[in-house]
Amino acid sequence: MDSIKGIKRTNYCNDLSMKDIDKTVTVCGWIQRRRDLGQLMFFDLRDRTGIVQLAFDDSTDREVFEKASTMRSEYVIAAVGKVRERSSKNSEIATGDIEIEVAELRIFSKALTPPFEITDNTNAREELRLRYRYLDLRRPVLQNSLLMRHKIVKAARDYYDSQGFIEIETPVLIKSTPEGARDYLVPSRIHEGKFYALPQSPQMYKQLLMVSGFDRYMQIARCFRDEDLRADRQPEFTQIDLEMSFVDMEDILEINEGFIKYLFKTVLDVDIQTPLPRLRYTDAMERYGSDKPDTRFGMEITDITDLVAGCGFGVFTSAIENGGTVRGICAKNAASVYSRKEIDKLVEYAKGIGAKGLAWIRWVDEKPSCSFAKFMTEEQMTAILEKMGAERGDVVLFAADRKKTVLSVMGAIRLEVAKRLDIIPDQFNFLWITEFPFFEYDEESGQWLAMHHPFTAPLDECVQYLDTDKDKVFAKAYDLVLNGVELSSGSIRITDPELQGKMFSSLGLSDREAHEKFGFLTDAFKYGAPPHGGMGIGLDRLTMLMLKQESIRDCIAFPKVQNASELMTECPSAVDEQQLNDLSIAIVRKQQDK
RNA sequence: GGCCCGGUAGUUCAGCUGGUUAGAACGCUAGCCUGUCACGCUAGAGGUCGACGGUUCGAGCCCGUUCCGGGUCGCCA
Repeated sequence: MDSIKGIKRTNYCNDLSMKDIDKTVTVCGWIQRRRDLGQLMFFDLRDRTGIVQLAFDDSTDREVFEKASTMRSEYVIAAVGKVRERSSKNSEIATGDIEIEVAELRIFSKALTPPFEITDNTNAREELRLRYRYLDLRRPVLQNSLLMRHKIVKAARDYYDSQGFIEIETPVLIKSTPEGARDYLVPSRIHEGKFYALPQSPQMYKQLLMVSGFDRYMQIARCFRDEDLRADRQPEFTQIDLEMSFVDMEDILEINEGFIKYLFKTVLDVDIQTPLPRLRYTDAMERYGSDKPDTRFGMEITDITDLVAGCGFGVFTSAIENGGTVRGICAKNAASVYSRKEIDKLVEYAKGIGAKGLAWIRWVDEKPSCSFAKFMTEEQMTAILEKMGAERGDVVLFAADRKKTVLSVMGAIRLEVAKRLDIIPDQFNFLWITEFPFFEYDEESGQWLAMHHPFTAPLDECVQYLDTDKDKVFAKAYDLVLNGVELSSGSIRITDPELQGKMFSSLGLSDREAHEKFGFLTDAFKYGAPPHGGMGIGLDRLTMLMLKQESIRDCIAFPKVQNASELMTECPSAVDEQQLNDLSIAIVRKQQDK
């Protein structure tokens, strides 16, 4: 293999153009493709910027020509030669007007035939691509994803710096406070039987930084949650994490709207109108059946409980008698897509997400066909259609159950139908969700549980209800939603030790337990804590949405798959006996091997 | 943990009602080719049909178990 001695790259491939004609240049990269015409050979050379054509013909030194003829896909080379105009140009690529007449060739590395073709339109399945992620990452689309991610991170640092934020690193080995998501645990060698946890977020540390007076903090923070994966959920993920002192909710929303505006302008040259729209949690649930509604389309949920209260349809009336509700959505012009058979599929889908079923009206002929028609008078049917805003050609879908179930089912059906009908426009719809409930009633345990972490402050006017009417307490918490994806979550924090104590006890934590778990934080607040709050923006999801990708795996260099393993390195993996001994750890199998 | 989808050549897939020697395209190898750019033409190599077990005269196809990957529900304060 050749040495790099005496070779210095003068240009990236994509830099070259007609202005470089007759210049002698040196380019380095990977062989994308060879086109061998016998006494005339062309090679596409690829680097991270793009492709340039190398040409070898009868003017080429014989030795160089012979060497070139050995080159195959993905060989790593350097070529020195003169830029010349192509006799037949290729408008498909940026450098299609020129080529390099190669005078000197270095082959740094041969390459096995890759298991899949390194191109954007490769159809290799993801499993294979992840196993050879280093090859997958050679593809321009992924190179671009990571470049974009870099630009987003840079924009974040630039923007928040311009607003007086200081980037401060917080520890990755921290105390486990098992609230919310499962912690990743790291055994301590020095302290036998004790464990660190990996942070689910830098929450407590950034609050402590406020106590320390840093006033405005930000960090590109790696976070860890030991929960099951989804297309938009990885066990380790990155947040643009920030916290501010001497602010209330409005200040935080405003400064982050500024970031969104700056970010989209800088990176995508897209203008985002601010202030961003807002919706209270309760309204989001009522209208969209979701706390992260996709507002790029309508199809909002309509309540028809009062219209069907006295009807003869048992599904509706029994739900209503049990304190439930009947709500529906109207899918405009959906009848052609949603045949009876397709509606049946939708009903099955609804059952899979907790509904007992769906009632429906499909209006094709003059008279709509309806799954519960025989229980309805003509007047009732007319009233329902009118309330739903239904017209001929539409499909109307209803669920009847407890309110919580109905809303979540209709919310999911709304999304499913919109995707199927392909009515979601390609745009960026931001939305703040505010006034989250402070508590959530858990039917199983019969207890009120905190909907947020216990440092989230209640709205000032709700404090009076903390002990008496838990359902009347709302939080100074806010989520930023983009196109139906939760991008960010934040809150104003509690700084009053008395209120904090109340919070812990209202969550069923004794003073002693609270002190054991969070004493370092509550102690800190006793030494003078500024009012503060903050949020964390999911960088992976943000990148995914800005790139219009389907999965965050496409904008993470080395992602994990659904079972939380990494296919390339095959981690997690067993460790040897000595390592376990050092940590005083024994593996106890949950199930005996058969 | 539940449910749904997938696994056949290096890759992406086809493979009928269970029936002869499992096919195609791309890729790969070799030969020919001086303007290609998804070069072309010719020839060739390449298979544990994810694995194990069962049904059957006979299994890529049917049944069971299991492994791997994806989606989703639970979960994710």
